[in-house]
Amino acid sequence: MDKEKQFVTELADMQTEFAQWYTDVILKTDMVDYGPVKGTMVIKPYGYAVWENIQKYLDKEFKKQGVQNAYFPMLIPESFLKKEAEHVEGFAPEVAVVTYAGGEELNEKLIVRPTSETIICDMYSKWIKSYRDLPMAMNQWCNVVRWEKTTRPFLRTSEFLWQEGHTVQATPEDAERDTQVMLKVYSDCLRNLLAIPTLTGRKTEREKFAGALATYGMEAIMKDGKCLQAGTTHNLGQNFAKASNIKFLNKEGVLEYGYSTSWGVSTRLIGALVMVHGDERGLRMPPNVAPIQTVIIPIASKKEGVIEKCEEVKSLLENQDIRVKLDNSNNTPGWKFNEYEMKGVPLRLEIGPRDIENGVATAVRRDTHEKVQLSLSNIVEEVQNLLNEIQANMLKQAEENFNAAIVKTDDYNKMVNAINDKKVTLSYHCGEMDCEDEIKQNTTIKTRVIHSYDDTHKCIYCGKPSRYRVYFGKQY
RNA sequence: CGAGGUGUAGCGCAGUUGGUAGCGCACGUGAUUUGGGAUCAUGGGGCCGGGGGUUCGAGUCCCUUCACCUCGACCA
Repeated sequence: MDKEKQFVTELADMQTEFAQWYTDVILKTDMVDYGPVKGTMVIKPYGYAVWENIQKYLDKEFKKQGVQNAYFPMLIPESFLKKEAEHVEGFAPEVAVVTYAGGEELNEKLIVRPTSETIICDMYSKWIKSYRDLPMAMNQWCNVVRWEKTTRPFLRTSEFLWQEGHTVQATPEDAERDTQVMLKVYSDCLRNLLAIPTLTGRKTEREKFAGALATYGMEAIMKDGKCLQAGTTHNLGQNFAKASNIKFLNKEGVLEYGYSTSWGVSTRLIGALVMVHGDERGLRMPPNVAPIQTVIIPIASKKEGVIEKCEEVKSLLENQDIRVKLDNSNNTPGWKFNEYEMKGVPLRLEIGPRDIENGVATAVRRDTHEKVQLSLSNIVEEVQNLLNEIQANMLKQAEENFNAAIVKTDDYNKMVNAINDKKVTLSYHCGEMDCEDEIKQNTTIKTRVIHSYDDTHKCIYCGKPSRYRVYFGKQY
């Protein structure tokens, strides 16, 4: 009783310091633990189940785009990284290197992949001979290592899980199309599966991937107004093809370099999920991605018929592929209510002697805390309807927060104030790197995503003709 | 790398002028319980971050070292 209040206040206090709340809630909900090496995390079954649902969704979408799964080695010769000048410069500071193995110093050091462009392009160069081999499109699910100075579980860890897709096309147009199609796949995934709206667009020059022609990104806006880069797609042009010697004979019989792309999303999506939907009671999982969509809690489980009824409802729901858990542990009902609310389970069914007598189950929604009676005779359909409603409602709530966080302004002082107030601004910008850097110094902005192309206005900072409308914001 | 902080049970912490190592939660066992984090009984668990010094005696005082945290910086 008092304890519950204490816990809820505890979480609410933490929410004032949002980042701290985040770390605390994902540890309490048993998603992760810290690894023994600083900056690493252990993803526990509950957290991993979320990742598996994301994988399942994306694999299906990738197949629709003709992308096949494959696997490439984790260790890459150091020389590979150096083939592309910008690439090595961008990644060198955060790369982990193996210098000693098999009992002796290595002749050539090996890097632990921070990303796999170099090794995949090297293999592609052996496999691609003619335009008939194109497009070549593969994806791998793997881990990468980037030695970061400050880390936070899921959001930025020294090692993380992701998928990275790599395509080679015969024309620049096809490569550009791949880049944009995959961005759409990602933003649809966030909207449909995770109920998260995103800012999508091309990143500014300063923000683009080391070695890319253009980088597109999507940014989710967290509850506290700061942005989180949730995925990127890169049009690499011929840069990596030239560095790795990917050449093909075109239809006219002329040897030509290929046009490559790469794109990825990581376990950071789970972080976004927590920070977009979480509330003072803990996580809130949209039903489509929730590892447990419905939890059944028996009341007075030793009374006759209670457990039997719970088991019956469980198997009815399972038969319709609803992810359901029946918690028949010795903990008290109150303990279970709090436990599964904190874990974000979207729907809870309480079944006790009173319910059975009335032919109902008591259902409580995680998104609204609304309590309704569902008829046991029609339980499957009623649960399905409720889950759909919860999914839709969570997207609606997230969109409202999203829209409220964006401020359109053409006044520089207003923009600085808004960003310091943790809003995202939409403003005209000239696109010059120097100008971008100066704005960054004044506001500690990190996010810069181009919303659209527009040369009819003036740059918000330097007053020169604008080229873009750009989103500016703070970032995790 | 700059500034600040913390190291005592699995977790969170207390430990007064230096004098037997403590509390809450969690965990084990037994019983009674079950509609919002149950109650009682009982039990296990410690290199007080490491090293050195002062002292009859150090969790406590001094020196040193290591680790971690927060805020900066850095983070295509």
